[in-house]
Amino acid sequence: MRFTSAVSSGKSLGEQAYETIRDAIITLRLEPGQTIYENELADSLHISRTPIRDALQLLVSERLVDILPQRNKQVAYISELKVKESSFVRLSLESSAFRLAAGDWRETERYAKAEKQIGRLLREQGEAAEQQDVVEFLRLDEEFHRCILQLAGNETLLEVVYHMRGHLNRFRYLAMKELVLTESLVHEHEELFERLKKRDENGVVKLLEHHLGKLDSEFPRLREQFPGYFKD
Amino acid sequence: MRFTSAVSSGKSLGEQAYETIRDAIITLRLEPGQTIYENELADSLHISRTPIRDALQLLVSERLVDILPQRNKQVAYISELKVKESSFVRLSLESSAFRLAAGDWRETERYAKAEKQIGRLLREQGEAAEQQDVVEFLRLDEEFHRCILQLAGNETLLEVVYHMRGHLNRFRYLAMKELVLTESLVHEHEELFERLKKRDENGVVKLLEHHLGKLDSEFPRLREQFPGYFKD
DNA sequence: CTGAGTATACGTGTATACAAGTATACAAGT
DNA sequence: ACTTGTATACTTGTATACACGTATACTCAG
Repeated sequence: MRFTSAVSSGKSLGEQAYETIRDAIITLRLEPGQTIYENELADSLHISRTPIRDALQLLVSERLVDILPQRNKQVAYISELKVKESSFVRLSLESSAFRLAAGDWRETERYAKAEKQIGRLLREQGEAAEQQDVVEFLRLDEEFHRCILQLAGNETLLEVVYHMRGHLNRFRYLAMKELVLTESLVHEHEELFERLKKRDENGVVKLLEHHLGKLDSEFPRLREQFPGYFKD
Repeated sequence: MRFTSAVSSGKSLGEQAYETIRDAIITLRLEPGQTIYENELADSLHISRTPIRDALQLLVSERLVDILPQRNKQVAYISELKVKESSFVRLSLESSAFRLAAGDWRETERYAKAEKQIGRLLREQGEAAEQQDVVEFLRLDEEFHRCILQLAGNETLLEVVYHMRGHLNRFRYLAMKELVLTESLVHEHEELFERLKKRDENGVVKLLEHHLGKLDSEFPRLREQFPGYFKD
């Protein structure tokens, strides 16, 4: 397995390795169940085992990597339970965040900035859907939700949701592997933002539930199509 | 700083170190702002730097340890913002968990077991309060909430809440350092459990808000009393 | 006496070396 | 042929050695 070497920056090698490996797992370039050899990764990324181990430990704590003690590690199988649990946590937190934000952010400068950015994101997402660019679409989706959450101004919450999204997005990547992108997803985002602006809490929560819950129906199909990727 | 060496078990040295250090931070035996030297910890625990670094990295990811790149690490200052953010996340998740559990667990065996355990915990907590045993009280508090959450059966959620509780409990330890334990806290738990049994969702959420929100009022007093512990 | 500049000490970040445990393959006995 | 025991290979877990970067203290010039 070959990776494009990460860019040099202020980050430590361990951090870079973390991001690289995590991305590879979520985009399924490292397949669920595949065994991971620290030496192999170290060679691929042209660094030693130490930062690799640093990265892997973080991924273990996120449950994206499983550990067979004294034997080896493997990228975690996709677990329907884990995906649903993550989805539940995320739904709970995003809903709460909306309720929290519903109060007083309408006039702030932060809001003005966010509104502009969200408009841009929605447009770009439309283009990505048109071109069936799954990777870009999911990246923009990520950014959209992130942007919305930032309005609530709770960094801790944001971080937790980020972790939950790891498991969810991996599943979505799998779903998107053979699912065509529709404009409807973009429209859901647009409507979400509309209701948010109108402070329609219940509407927002309901939409979120629908938006995030749609995945559930995909499990049987994907289980059948990628039997080796699932476990539980 | 001296630690009692962790018990031998199936856990790796890194895991043991993690638990030991985390506990020391939360119980304030390692003070907020105190700089951490990997060598020092390694000597204290009679192991090498490697497992220490493993443990510290996890604590960094929990924001219980801050990192000054290429300089040193320090146990994170108590941040009012962080505590409140964690509190918010926890409240959101516990509330959702109650709503989730409100459905169909009343008849399950799991529930029967939990009810017995909760009864025991409430009793023991009463005794701990009587004897002003802060450490034991908080441990039982932890177990109480954990037990309640397990009824919802969402491991992922449980884990997130566990992390949030790290920051909250540290603050509570500080508060308890000179606050007398009252029976009222135990009564709050009892009432919480009563309303849970009655499926009084709104009542549960309201009680939780009160139960978890009480900390807010403590900030000014503690800030004044332990100025060196706070930062933000 | 003060401030800039250099040298030194110290701690982390990274690499490598070593130890310990598990699985596999091979051999020997039944 | 099959089972059981032993040896070997391989990977992780841990320890140690090295490199890099920051801070501090000292020196020397003004």
